Amino acid sequence: MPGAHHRDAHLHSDTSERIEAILDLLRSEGGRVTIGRRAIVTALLTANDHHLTAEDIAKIVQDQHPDVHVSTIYRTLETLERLRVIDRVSLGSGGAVYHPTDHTHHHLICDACGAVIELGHEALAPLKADLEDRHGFTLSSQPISLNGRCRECAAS
Amino acid sequence: MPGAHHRDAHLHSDTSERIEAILDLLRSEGGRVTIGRRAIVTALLTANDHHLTAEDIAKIVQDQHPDVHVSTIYRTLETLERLRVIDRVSLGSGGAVYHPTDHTHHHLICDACGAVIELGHEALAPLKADLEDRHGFTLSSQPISLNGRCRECAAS
DNA sequence: ATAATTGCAAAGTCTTTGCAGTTTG
DNA sequence: CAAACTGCAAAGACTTTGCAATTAT
Repeated sequence: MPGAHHRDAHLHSDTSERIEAILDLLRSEGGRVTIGRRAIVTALLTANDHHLTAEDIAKIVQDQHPDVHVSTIYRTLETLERLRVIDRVSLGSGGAVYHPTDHTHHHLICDACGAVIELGHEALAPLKADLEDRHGFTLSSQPISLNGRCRECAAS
Repeated sequence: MPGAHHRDAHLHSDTSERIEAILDLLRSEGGRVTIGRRAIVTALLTANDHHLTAEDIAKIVQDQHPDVHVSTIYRTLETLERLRVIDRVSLGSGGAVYHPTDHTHHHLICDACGAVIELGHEALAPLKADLEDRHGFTLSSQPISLNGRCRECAAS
């Protein structure tokens, strides 16, 4: 394997940095960085399609590292999800899709008490994907506010 | 609790009517109404919990009709989904949940050309279920408008 | 009558897990 | 070196399907 430390020349340095940051996070948790894990993280951060199934990831990774087993993909995805590096979104049917977490926030607003619940971007990701698939409609990336009732107010 | 042992006696006439309407719809499509199907539809419309898994439904149905096989549950759910009587929502992990469709409409608004796309309630059903599960937040049943770009404007 | 539906069992997807060997830090 | 990770194969959860028998209209 060619110099594992040098950053791949074709990646934007921003992306390379994100990848390295994730791998460092992994190490800081007592984890190890293997060829497979590096390839999986790279696949997640460099794919143009931002909703990859485990199988998609396996194909990308195995293209260069045929030995990486699908069980390793699942185990690594599980770890990355626990570290909040990626989100797992289970679509209607077939397998779940995975994508890097981003930090856009939306809000849930209680009509009764005015409480505001912060919502990560990933909460709307399935909706966004669905609207694109079904209507060719691209949801604005601006924060969205949704009204309704919080747990307490819904109960009363 | 007014006290008969007969389930049907407890149903509000409104619910009974909805059940019969669904069964009629089934018949009008050339379908047959069997004991199992009636029990499944009844379970879906009378459960207090509004997100039942196939297994939940099986338990309820089999309580009174032990012969109804789980494959029948799945096949009937598939049929009801096709008839847009119920929505299937696949949650993060574990099995999907099913619940009756309602007919609220939402809108997608193009920020560029002002086009309005009508959206059935079911488009937001997975989001709604997700918000309830994760945040105990009940989305208002009022129409929701979401902004973004339509297919044509997104392209340019 | 006859086409739809069912129960059953077997197969199909997608994902998880036990284990012995390998690799990372 | 010790702990973490891996490939493999087998198991698990959930869902679908082929088929002969049954049932609704």
